[in-house]
Amino acid sequence: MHAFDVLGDPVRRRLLELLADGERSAGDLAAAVGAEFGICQPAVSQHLRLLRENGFARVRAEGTRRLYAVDAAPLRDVDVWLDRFRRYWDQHLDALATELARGRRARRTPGGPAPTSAGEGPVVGSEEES
Amino acid sequence: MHAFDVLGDPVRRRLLELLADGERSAGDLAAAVGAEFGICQPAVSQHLRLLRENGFARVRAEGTRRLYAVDAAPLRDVDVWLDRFRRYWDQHLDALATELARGRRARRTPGGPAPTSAGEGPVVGSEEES
DNA sequence: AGCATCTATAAGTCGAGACTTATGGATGCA
DNA sequence: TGCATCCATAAGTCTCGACTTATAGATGCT
Repeated sequence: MHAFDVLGDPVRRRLLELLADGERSAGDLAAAVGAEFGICQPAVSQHLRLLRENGFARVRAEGTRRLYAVDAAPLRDVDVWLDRFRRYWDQHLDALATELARGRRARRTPGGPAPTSAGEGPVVGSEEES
Repeated sequence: MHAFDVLGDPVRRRLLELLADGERSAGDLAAAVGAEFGICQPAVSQHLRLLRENGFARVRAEGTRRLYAVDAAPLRDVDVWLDRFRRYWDQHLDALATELARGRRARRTPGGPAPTSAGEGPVVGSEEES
């Protein structure tokens, strides 16, 4: 399964967001995400499995609990894939910190500074729509 | 439709990769991607529509051709979503090491233990498997 | 040992979306 | 004006994956 397919599901994105703050037990995640999305424990467990099998999460057994932690390797791959598009927004930014945090790629302003028109497309960060 | 759902399809990712290099006509894209994935023109056209409707691409009519161009706004949103995970690979790397890691596309850092349990997980960048 | 809790898997249903063929609207050109 | 080309949309089929209920394996507690 491709990294973007894994990230295509809102439940899995939410799980990763929760894991971004640190380790968390499967039951904890199932309770939180299950309540939030109205799905049952096995459903969450299946999502966790997908995250595991695709390298997005690591598990550690502690007694009867399974503690999940984020494994960022595939996310870094996504980040790498995005590299080829960064020039489309990096050229507008003075964010020095951002450039330092990642490889600098900005150069060459073709004269057409990408109006960023489309006010249509939904966006990352909130889950809504039909 | 969520940005990650749009990116979940390999055809759409390929279209964006092609558009990353600059404007391209719908027919040109349909020929290239259609051949590559073995799908027909309407299929590609539908993918282009999705890219349009979700803000990933802009169209410009030139005669009877439609010239598509990438619109990076949603991709930047994806980049922002990734921010919360950056510390998982930025933290043990200084700026120089980041550039090196980025260029090398290495999945494991030499010094870091990070067993990356599941040795299976496919990665961004190539389209294969079933 | 017996029971409760935590988590994963199995089997089956159902809806979303990716594809197909068919077709229509625009533009270019003779 | 008539035809060819470029591209989009419509309608219908079919596969895939997300969910459900049911259940099994492991560990902890008494």
